[in-house]
Order: sequence, then structure tokens, then C-alpha cells
Amino acid sequence: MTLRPAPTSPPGRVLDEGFFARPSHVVAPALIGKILWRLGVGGGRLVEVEAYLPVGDPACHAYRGVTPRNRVMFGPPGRVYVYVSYGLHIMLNLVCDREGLGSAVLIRAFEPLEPTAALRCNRGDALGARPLEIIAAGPGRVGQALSLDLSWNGRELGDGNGKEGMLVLDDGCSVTVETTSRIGLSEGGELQLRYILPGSRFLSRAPRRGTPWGSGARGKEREQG
DNA sequence: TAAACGATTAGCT
DNA sequence: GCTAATCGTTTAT
Repeated sequence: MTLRPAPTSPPGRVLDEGFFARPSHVVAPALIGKILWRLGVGGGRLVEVEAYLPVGDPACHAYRGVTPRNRVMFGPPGRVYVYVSYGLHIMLNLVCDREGLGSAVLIRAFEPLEPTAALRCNRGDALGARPLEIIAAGPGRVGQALSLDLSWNGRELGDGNGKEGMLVLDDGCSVTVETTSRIGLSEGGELQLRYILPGSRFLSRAPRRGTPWGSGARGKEREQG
């Protein structure tokens, strides 16, 4: 592995606010394959996200209206909405659609790109002992790997003149996207609002046995090299 | 002011 | 496969 500092400027075109000014179920699949990066830290290619809709979706925080926690969801699109899950996990969401609606996309997993040293360190794996697949496979891991906290709630994404520490979203290559039901919900989990890069090794849940790409349990997978 | 719950994960067996 | 850990937010009293 080549050790070099994490980029402080994004490598390509940065997504603008207009990208997010659409319903979350439109934005979410368009995010798959895009590059999420925290300048000076690291990031990777998005492989798993979930959309949360303001109406007809009981799992959406905005479903019951504005509260102190969720008010950022009702603000301008393109902002960061973070909250704490189970008292310890930082969930990273991106606000979508028109202001006042309460729509967002939850970032659930990304495929880490080099350099991964800071991401690993944030995840408590400074020695690089764990497989690359679990650095950012799951929403709590995403927040931890990027070293996010509640102070991120309401912040804007970087505009490309990036300061160290900012979050930017960079245009990636176009990829195929698969739609599935969401994960970890007591209500609304049946809605087909989870979007993944099919067959990715970096999903929060390994592909099912029996699928064309599935070859068994995740534990058997290991990073090459 | 108190209690219940949760868009989860890690560490067991 | 199962369960403990852990605490901010919401809801009820």
C-alpha cells in the first residue's frame, strides 16, 4: 500500500445543491458510485444508501413533523443531517428535495479508496489488521470512519474550494444500481428504498448465498494483497 | 423529571 | 445465532 496524505481537494466535479433538490428516492440511486470524501481524512465510492420520504414513510424522522432533532431535514437540500442512533452511532444523512418537505438519504456504506490509513485509524484499526470490507460497511461505521459528530448537523457540503476537514461529494463513474428493502426498521422496512451497487464486497450485508455473485459467508472474504 | 425507544455494532457462543 | 453496550431524543406524567 502506498502511503500518501489524503487529498485536500476533490479530484473531479463536485455535486452542487441542485443535485439534491429532487425527491430522496430519485437522489439516492443517483448517489451510488459517487465519491464521498472528507478532505484531509479520506472516503470512498458510495455503494449503499437508503431514501427516507416525508410522506407515507413511518420510518422517516420527518414523518411526524418538525422536532428539534430533525429540523435540518426541513432545511435547504444538500445539507448534512446527522443524529445519534442507539446512543452511540452517528448516522450521516443528506437532505433532499424542496425546503420544508423533510426528505433525506442515509449513507450506509462506501468502498474505501486510498489512502485508507486515517479511516482505519478512526475505526480503531490503526494497524490495518481488519479486512478493508468492514471499514465503512454500515451507517455507524461510516460516521466513525469519517470521524463525524453532532456538530456536523446542518453543515453544507464542500464547494470544491475545500478546506481541510470538509465533506465533499464528487461525481463518480456511472454504475448499475439495484433496489432492495431497507434494513433495521420496525416500520416501513418493506418499502423498496435501499439502493446498492450489486455484488459489492463493501455492503453492510453480504450478498445472499445463491445469488449470481454470492459465494457464501462474509467471513471468508478477504482483501487481496 | 422520568421512562422508553432506537435508520446499530461488536463480541460472544 | 444471540445479546450487551450505550445515550440522545421523544413522549408521558
